[in-house]
Amino acid sequence: MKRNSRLSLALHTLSHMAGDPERVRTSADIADHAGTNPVVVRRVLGRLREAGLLTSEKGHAGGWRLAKDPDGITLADVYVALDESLIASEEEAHASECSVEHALHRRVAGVMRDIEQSLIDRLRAMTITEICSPKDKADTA
Amino acid sequence: MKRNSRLSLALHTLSHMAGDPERVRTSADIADHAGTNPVVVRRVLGRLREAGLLTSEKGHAGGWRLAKDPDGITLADVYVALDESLIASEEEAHASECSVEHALHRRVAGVMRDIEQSLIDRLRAMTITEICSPKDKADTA
DNA sequence: GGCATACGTAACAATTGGTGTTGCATTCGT
DNA sequence: ACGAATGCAACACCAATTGTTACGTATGCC
Repeated sequence: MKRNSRLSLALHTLSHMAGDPERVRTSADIADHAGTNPVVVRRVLGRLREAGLLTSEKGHAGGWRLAKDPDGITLADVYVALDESLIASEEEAHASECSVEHALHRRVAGVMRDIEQSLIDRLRAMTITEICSPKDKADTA
Repeated sequence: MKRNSRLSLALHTLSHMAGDPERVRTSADIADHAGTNPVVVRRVLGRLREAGLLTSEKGHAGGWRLAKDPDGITLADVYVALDESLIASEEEAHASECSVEHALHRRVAGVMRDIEQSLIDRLRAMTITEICSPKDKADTA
């Protein structure tokens, strides 16, 4: 697969879980549904657990479950939980000759931060539940 | 450097050019300002030329110049010219067992496409000129 | 015409990030 | 005690990006 499969996997799993919030699912089950590996699932879902979106239990009847009402989980929560980033924070020294260059560099970085913040704001307007039952979007779009 | 330096380099160069649109700049000059390599500059700027944002001329007094008024170049133009993509179009077969899984997969893919479209719409609202002289944004943000 | 300049492009090494996989420790329930 | 599940580390593999060198080609100046 390519990059961004983490976000895809997370969204897929969460919206799948939203369909039956009581059910506990194992990494193996989820991996089977998503066509990947249990370890990969635990890696991705572990970040969502750190962010308080999921809970996991070890042991015999263990597995994964939603930690919150799926209506209360926005795509922004998932995005930031996975540490996704457009701008990749390339804040090296650069140390150009003139300060004009340096100011322009900071300007570009600031613009990219603004753009990413707009993206997060946009993601915050959509919940996991809306993935399962879209409001007005065409589902084949 | 890391990923996404293409977009950063393109924005940096374009906004720098917008400050003096008549001047012709060589790849070596641009690379020197951006702290990278002339070949890398030509690679990135070549895509912008294919998109009609820049012109390049070979030979003795050759170099790069803006092909359009910087007011007419939006960040969306740059983004699509560079083939940047959030979703990475992971449209493999997947061939899951049940059709419910398949429908959910398409749903997630549709959502990610919507998100990316929203991002492009947001990028379309900002021009190269606005990088140099931001309207109401804090320049140190 | 000859020559320096600058783009265009191919080829390659090095680095990075992501994914898949194996293995093992740990924890929980029966 | 045993099986089942997560947690985590280590590793190989693959793809994308970047940096670099080299060469071809076009352009303008002498």
